[in-house]
Amino acid sequence: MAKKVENEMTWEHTHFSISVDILLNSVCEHIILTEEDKDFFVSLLEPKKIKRKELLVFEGEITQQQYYILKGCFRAYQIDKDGVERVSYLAIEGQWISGLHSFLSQNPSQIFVEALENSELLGISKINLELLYTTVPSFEKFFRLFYQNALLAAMERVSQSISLNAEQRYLNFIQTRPDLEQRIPQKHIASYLGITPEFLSMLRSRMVKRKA
Amino acid sequence: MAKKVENEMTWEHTHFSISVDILLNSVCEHIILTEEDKDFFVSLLEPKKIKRKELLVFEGEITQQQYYILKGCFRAYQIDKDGVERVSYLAIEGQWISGLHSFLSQNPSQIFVEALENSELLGISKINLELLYTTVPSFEKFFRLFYQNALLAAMERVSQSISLNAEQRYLNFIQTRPDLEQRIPQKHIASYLGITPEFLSMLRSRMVKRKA
DNA sequence: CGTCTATTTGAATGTACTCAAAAGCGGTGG
DNA sequence: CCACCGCTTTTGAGTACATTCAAATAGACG
Repeated sequence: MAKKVENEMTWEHTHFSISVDILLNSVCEHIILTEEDKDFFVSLLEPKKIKRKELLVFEGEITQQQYYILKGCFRAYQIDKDGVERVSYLAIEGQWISGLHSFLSQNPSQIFVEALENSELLGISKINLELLYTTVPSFEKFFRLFYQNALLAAMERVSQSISLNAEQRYLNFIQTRPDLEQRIPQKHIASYLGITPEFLSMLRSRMVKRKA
Repeated sequence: MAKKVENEMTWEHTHFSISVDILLNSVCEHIILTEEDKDFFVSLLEPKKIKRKELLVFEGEITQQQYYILKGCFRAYQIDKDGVERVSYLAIEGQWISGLHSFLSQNPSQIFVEALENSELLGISKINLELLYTTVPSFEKFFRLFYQNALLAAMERVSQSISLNAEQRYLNFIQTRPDLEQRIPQKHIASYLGITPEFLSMLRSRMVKRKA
């Protein structure tokens, strides 16, 4: 209960343009919850705002929360031994973001997560998530389904990164994520696709010329 | 109960060199089960033997079962528009294999799964798996954890396929899966790594020369 | 308006692929 | 037990794909 009061405080002090109902609706598409379950779930969530270019997850630190994105846009990336940034994941509102490996294992993160726009999030800590699993077991099912779908998406991406060349991967990207194409710098898209920004620029101009 | 008797029949007629206990032990590392739960779980499993070069999952057909590998070795692959085989997954005993996308969505499979050795499996159908989830809810947790770990592994593979070149991917492969290296044809490893068998052969000889 | 960052362009280089042919290897039948 | 067949692996030459580095141009933001 102390927890709940603390969060109600937090809610009062954070003026969100979009409400927690978005998340509740997305959860209730997959599992059935009583009003009590919903209230308990909401009491475990911590709202958070973050500005463009700020970091949500830091390399070397243990990731404390998993976040649902209410509004905004993020990139997860690592810095390889040559100092080059490698974008591994891009997420927008309606998706979850976290340093998943660190969050689950409670080891220091290998990755950074950066806000690409001013954003609004709902976070849940590992302890509260465990509490949620035991208190409302339906959430085991919710996250089982969540990880199941995330795995299928990741497997699809593996198979595309192996079987498609850069141009085909880019075409696939703008088809499947037209939203992101407009919204984030090309260099991040290039990195996400595993190519240099120069080469992506060349591909784009080649594609325009072919159409003309 | 009819189901259970039917499976006991199946068990009697299948002479396995390795018992179902292997699977039970691996499950009980993550969740606590009563003897009753265990018996029920085992009653849902269907043993299966398959010979080298035979197909476990066919493209175009709906994948009916998810399999735990007791013994043997498998590859999952698709055939792209140019008729080239692309290996997306390699699995050995202790791992699960299936046409996961087809199994979960009950749509026709895009992939084949082929036995690379004479193998022994324990299969569970989608219906029985759903029944298991509702009858023994701990299995929601078991598979939540299962998919969680599978997702981490898939994400790791994505990030490696983007950030490492062919030689680094091969080195990583022989380090993390030394078992497979010895056991399966090089051309499948090449395909799994996203390179041609000729190029893998060249990499190997170059690596030997550098050491000498 | 000026500064900083992102994007474009081009030349030279490196990485991986294709195609063809030879060599190795395992199983099968005589 | 050897010879042959089919499949896998190796080798090499020529080509395509993608990177690096450098410099010019365009855009965004204070």
